[in-house]
Amino acid sequence: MSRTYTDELRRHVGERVQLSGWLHQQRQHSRISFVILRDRGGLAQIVVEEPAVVRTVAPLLPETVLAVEGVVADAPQAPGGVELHDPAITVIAEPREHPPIELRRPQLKEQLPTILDNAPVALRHPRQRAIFEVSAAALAGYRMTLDRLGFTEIQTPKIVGGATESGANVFELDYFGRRAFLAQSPQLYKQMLVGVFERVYETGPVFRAEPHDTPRHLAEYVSLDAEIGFIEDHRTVMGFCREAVVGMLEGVAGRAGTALAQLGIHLPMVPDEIPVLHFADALALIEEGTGEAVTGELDLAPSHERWLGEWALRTYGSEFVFVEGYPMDKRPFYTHPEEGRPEFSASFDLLFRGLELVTGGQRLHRYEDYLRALAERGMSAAPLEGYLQAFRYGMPPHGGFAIGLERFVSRLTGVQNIREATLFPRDLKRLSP
RNA sequence: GGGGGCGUAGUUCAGUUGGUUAGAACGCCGGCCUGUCACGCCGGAGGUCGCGGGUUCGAGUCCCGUCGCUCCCGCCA
Repeated sequence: MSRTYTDELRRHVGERVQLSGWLHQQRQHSRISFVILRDRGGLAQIVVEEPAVVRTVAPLLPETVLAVEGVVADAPQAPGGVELHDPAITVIAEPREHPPIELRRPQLKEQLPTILDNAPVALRHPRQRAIFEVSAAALAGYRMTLDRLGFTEIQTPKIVGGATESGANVFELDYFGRRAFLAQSPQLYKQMLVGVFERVYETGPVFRAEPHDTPRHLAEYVSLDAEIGFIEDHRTVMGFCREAVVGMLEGVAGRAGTALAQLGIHLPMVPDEIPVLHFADALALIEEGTGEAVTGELDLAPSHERWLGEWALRTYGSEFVFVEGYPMDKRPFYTHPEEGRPEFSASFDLLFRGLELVTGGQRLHRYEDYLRALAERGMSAAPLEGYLQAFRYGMPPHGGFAIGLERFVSRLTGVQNIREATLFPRDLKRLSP
């Protein structure tokens, strides 16, 4: 008999089927027991009345792996309206001991450190799993959208010979006796590959040795990168960025409906025109709105990003807001200045519900501009020779962006800490599991 | 890296101005219960109060150190 999944039972009422999964919970009475089985489709109730079967099931520990054959019955009083009757139960694998997490609860009561310490088991909880089904669906939506827009998916090295951008905040490692680093971004490679494919994207891990201990930082996270050639300016890039975010939300809506219901969350609308605010205007607005003196700041503080998020929702009904034109100071060397106002950059951030979700912008594309930018920053061109070769041999105006996947999922699912949207988070302290 | 808060049973927490054998809920073990759905009822086991030092007749409680967790800030996606 072929396997049926718990979410398909509705279509098999009256038939004899075989389910396989984990013993999620059992509620025992003297002459009737309810066994809840969990598989990748969800949960199903199995009614056990035969004394011999009751005796088999009673001593089983939670998370015992079972195969159950039984008849699907319409049962209004059962959770989900269907249940399995007259079951024959086979034990496939027995756990050694009770799991350290109470998976049968509608919501885990355990604190985050306990959940993370016991991740292989804790992730089995339907709500925990749902978060990562949302994540997978968002990633699929991202790929689907950029594929449709003519992008080529690339895979660039995560072990690199030079500290790519700032030089700080990189993990150093021993590469056959030579110094090497974990890539903090595919930035330089994706730009080089614009010279090959025009439009490229990459989904993969990036590594940041930043000693941040906050609910929105990880030492390793998934960066959804894209880079586009033959653009007008950074506004072209913002258009693609919007498309990508819309695609991610469509992916979630289309592929993670059950997970959304499980989590009880609503998807945000992306306006046709996401509100855009220039950095200088944003500061003025913040100063006017909060009374804080922020003129001359080079970046937005987290509290100011939250304020801008509320402002955009209030003013435009949008949960997204672009901030463009961040000051050139402190921006990386490849940043393109704003046309006519060189103290500002042709760059942008996308804030989603008050959190920085995306950074992007137009890059320099002329070889001479790179030499000048590096010289102005006192950086040597030699370690960047491979990168600069792309520009020596002709590159179109281009730009791109990077979306933090875990941040997107955190904001979407409403979890408080980004670690809750990461299967096995890597932070200042945590290296396992 | 700077600042605040918290470490008590397997888990989540309570514990009065320092005072006798440190409590609850869930989980666990034993028993009862024909429909549960956070099932219910009865009984039981389970704690070097993070660790080290100090003050005191007496410390879970006060002080110092240390380790861990957590939030805010810096910074970032």
